[in-house]
Amino acid sequence: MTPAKLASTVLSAARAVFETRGLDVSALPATTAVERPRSPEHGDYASTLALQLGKKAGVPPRELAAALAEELGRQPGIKSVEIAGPGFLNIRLEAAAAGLLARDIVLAGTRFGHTDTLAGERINLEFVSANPTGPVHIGGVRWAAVGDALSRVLRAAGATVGTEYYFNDAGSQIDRFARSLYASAKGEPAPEDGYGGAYIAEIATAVVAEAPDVLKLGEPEALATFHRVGVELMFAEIKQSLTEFGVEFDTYFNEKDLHDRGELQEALDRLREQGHIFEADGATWLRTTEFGDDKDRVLRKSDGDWTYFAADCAYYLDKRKRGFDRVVIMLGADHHGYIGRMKAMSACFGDDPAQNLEILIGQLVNLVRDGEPMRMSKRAGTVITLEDFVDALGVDATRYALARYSSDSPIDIDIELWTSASRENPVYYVQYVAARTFNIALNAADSGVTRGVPGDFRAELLSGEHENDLLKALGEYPDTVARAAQLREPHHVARLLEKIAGAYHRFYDDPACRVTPKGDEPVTEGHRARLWLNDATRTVIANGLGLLGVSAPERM
RNA sequence: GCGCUCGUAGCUCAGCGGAUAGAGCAACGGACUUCUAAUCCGUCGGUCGCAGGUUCGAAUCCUGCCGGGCGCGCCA
Repeated sequence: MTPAKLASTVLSAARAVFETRGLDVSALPATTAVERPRSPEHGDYASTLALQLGKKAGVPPRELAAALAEELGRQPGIKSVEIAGPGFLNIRLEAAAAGLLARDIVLAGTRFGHTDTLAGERINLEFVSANPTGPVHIGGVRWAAVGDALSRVLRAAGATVGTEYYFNDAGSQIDRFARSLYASAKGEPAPEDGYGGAYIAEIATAVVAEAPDVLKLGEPEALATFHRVGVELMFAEIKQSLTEFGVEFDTYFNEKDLHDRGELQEALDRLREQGHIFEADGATWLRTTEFGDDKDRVLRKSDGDWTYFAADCAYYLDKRKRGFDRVVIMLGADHHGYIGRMKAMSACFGDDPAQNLEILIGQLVNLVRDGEPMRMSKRAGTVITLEDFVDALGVDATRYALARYSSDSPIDIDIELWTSASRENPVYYVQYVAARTFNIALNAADSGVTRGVPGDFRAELLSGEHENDLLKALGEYPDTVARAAQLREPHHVARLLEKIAGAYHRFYDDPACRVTPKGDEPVTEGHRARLWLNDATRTVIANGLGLLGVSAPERM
């Protein structure tokens, strides 16, 4: 029995109690959840439903709990229900009901953990979005890991997700980039406001290789070539390093297209229709203060140019027109000042900012070596890049390290720790479970231990303490994925995997939990039942690591 | 000044309004003739920044204060 099934059993029991007693059924929530109590004395699962409903129903919680306990106790698979404290229901399952989870997981395979909690939601997820003026730097790396994991988690929860990378290959940043390339190709030092770093020389050389006559051109033509080819090469490189990192986007969206298609004007017109546009000092403004922003924002400057914010408005509108009802944007902490104007802008379009626009802020990341944050990259000079990260830790450890923390806490990633092969390195701890489960399955096959057909699975044999703990941890997986999706916090998945890993390692170390017989001992039904549990663990660990974009190795 | 955000064990961090707040590290002490010891077990460790409020119940929600980080342009 999964926690989800138990929860719905609790809810229908509550409905039955309400009906028999003639209570108002509308007081019942649409869904409820059971929780895993910390203390084993409180049963396998606990429900607080009676506490929540006592007041609404006008019945003392303990009395309601008693009625619920009686009703629940009659349900199949439930061994006992106790009332504790002010009205907690402490539920114990029959060993067989708990153990069946192992079989359910194995049979569900890669689908285990998928739910329909976000079914019908169309979510646009924008992250990284670095302009092609240099390699992806450290802030983008965090979002590459977290954003990609989130997209997978959202999909597992049943949402339709479009991932998106927004960039701009025009404007002064890119001009500086082009001028830096040009200077480098001519053997001159970088312009004062230009970009430094070894990568500029590399790209400049590559541009010259692709367009050998570029230095013979006049300056405007040469700059145009460096601009065009340089952006192309830089962007190809960004995409490649992201691909190597396991991250690909459904859409790479160029801001230029918004301009070319007249979408800024369209957005402005739309906002004007909504009555939020005004003219002042020769500029065109959006009255964002009407929806809580600090100050009104200029869309079109007095010189006739559009502002960056105007493009933001057009881009938002574009996403909405493409059918996304939730626009999620992941930004670095240095951009959190944008939240107010973005939310207000959404409201100016007539949307509900609480529903249609979510802005997630990620705090800073440091890559730490010998206790000191690394500040300089070998290649980029000024900042640490995605490649630096992967060179230092490898893809798996980088992704895991970034995805296991809440995005709103600043983190230090210690190179020594994340490359160590030990308990203190969470990614090794979890991956080691994958390797152990695989190895055990091999050994089982060698010793003639097989799962057999599902109908022969003896779930009640998985009743030891370590087997129980492992089953319960595995049972939390679907809810955890759903919650991670709901909260946009993939780190919950990583934390559960670590908990499962701990439970598995304890199971493994328990001499009573052997999957293969020792020495000449005969194969028993217990070995076979534990092989189901072993394989169920492997399934969940592999699925969970998959959501984080981390491999589940067969051997370490 | 205004806004956002964080404050939980010595350190790094989990923690869905629920019961006696948890992990890892560090410190100390144990377990390999054993399916991989990259593992496991034990001990030590708390004013959940402070003060109010809401609630049957608050680390969690609200308000104020203190402390850290960040942001506040007709820049991109």
